Amino acid sequence: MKLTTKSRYAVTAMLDIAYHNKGNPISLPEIADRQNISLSYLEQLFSRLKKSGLVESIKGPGGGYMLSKGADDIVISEVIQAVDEDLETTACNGKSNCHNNHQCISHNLWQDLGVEIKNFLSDITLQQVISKNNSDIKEIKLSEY
Amino acid sequence: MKLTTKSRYAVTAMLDIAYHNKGNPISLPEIADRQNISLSYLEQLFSRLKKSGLVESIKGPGGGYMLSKGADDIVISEVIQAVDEDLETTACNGKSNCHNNHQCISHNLWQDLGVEIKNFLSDITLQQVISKNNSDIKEIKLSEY
DNA sequence: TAATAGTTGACAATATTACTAGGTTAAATC
DNA sequence: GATTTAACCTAGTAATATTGTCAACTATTA
Repeated sequence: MKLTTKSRYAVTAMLDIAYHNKGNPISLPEIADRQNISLSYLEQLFSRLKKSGLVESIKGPGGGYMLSKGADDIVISEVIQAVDEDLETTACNGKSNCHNNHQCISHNLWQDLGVEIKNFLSDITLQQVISKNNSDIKEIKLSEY
Repeated sequence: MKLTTKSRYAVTAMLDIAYHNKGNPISLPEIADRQNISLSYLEQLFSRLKKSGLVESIKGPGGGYMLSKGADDIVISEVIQAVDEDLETTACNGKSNCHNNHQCISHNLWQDLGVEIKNFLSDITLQQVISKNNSDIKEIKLSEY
């Protein structure tokens, strides 16, 4: 799992929608303004988010984007995966003929690391992040670590 | 903590040295060949690794790079930090005036995530990765998760 | 001492990715 | 129906990542 500003923008935007959602769609210009992200960039990100089925769109005035599932049903990892293709986790590309090959000693580390990060991010829903002072996340952290 | 291919290259190269080290320095062309990383790029990465004090270099024939500490004394996170500057973890840049501001709801998530990843990577040494079939890492994983 | 194998550093060149700008289309309101 | 608002699409530019080249400089070896 690759972690860049792109991932963060996508998550931030999704959080913004979840946070401000009151049944009505949220427009990208709104998000762009609130979160200080370029509108064009947001459009590209949301193109992917839509393709991945995470959001639905309504055109025209009053339109915008809505989460296609509940905020407690969308985890951070799927948002990131929607906009950022996976990082090749190993030099060998994860090929199975790489077992115990000294040319690919980092295979396991990156594999494991990827799994760890993904696990961490798969345990956190948009709703949990939004919940005041993030007590939910703190709980996760304390119990898991 | 930003995670990109660059980070992986650096870690992979360090692991290669640790793995092949028998008291003698390891040359970059060797690593480039074994790990399929461009020599030029390796040179740039090792320039940083040296500046950070993680490796020492020996010039001339038979020269190359050596770890400046034991492989069990170098953790993955410091390798990554040496080559990759930190990712801004939040849109607000972590400024303290951002508390409970709805414009920066993702603040805590990214902060926490960064800490988690760093913790994970700070618990793993080069030596642990190299140890056959990574039993050490598995142990860490099981106990922590 | 000459030749060689290696590091080191400075650039330039290319490739890939991040980000921006502008136009087109769809729906709503006036 | 004209205007507005917003999604959508197609580029372009800017920034990084990656590779390539060349010229010192250093130690080894013959």
